[in-house]
Amino acid sequence: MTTFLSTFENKVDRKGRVSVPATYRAALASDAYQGIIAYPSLTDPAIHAFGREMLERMNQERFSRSMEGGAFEDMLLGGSDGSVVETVMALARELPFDGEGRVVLPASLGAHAGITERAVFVGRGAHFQIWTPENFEKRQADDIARVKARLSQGGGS
Amino acid sequence: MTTFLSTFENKVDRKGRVSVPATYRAALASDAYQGIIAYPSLTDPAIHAFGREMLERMNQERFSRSMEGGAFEDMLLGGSDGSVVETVMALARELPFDGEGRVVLPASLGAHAGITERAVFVGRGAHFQIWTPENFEKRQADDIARVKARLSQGGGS
DNA sequence: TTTAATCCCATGATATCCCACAATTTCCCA
DNA sequence: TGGGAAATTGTGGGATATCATGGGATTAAA
Repeated sequence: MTTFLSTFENKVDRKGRVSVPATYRAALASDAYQGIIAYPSLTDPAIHAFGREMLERMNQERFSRSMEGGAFEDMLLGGSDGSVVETVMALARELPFDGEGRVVLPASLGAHAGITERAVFVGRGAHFQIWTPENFEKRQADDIARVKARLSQGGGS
Repeated sequence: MTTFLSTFENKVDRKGRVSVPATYRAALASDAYQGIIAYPSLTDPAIHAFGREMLERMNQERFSRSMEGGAFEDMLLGGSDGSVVETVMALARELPFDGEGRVVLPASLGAHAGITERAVFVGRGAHFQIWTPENFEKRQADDIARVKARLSQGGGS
């Protein structure tokens, strides 16, 4: 399974291009589609991303579930189940690698995350995120503080 | 499996033609029939669409299910069973691509969705939809609000 | 013969490809 | 262990191809 690890900060050039960290690209090397799927986080000023294989799997899963139940009528009627998958499908963007392993950040995604000059790639295991350096710094400080607080209270996990 | 992703806004010209997004066309490239199947949504002011292969598959699925149940008499006698599939079959239109990857929106479909100048193509995974910019904007805001509400209640997925 | 639909070619904007280069990092051999 | 060579990675910009769009020509239909 593809795993995204560690954080990297890269520059966004005048054309809106950013290098995807080489280790992330290596993780996606076996993927048929050379690029990433990205969509605005619904909870944070950040971009969520993963490989197309992951996306395909979600779609496949959801689709075959409908067919098995004979409930492909849901699909014909469409969208009325308020499914998260369908909402994300609409929001998601396909960002193919160029020859150098870069992607162009669409303006809408960049705006949502507040990204202009620099982008921070944050590995989260099965997926990764893209933040501005400032927002991520704050966010990470919060995360660490929260974990510490929980530890001192003796709450495990 | 063919997956329709992301949203694109294109112009409807004076002849009623619209470019189908290139990535959608790419997803349908392996399809024998070069074009799309479209029908008015039964629940929204929008057009639903997918490749002919999908239609074929649903029909196949539904057909064999009928045969298993021994209910093929209905088909022989020609009576409608009032299913969504049969209704959609009647409503559906075949829209072939022209040399440039466009389709002509039939007046009836355009009217149902309220489309005049601009059309928004919305990827929903196994199928896609066509909206007016205004209607889709509202709809997407609702979708996002609903997902956010579910997230804050702790209902995952 | 008139109308409508399809095909065909032109064009501007945009995105993609391709090459160049500098800074690390890794490798190799002493 | 050290230093130099080679490859990798991130970055930049010009050239090229793709895409969406428009309109005329050609065919089919009424």
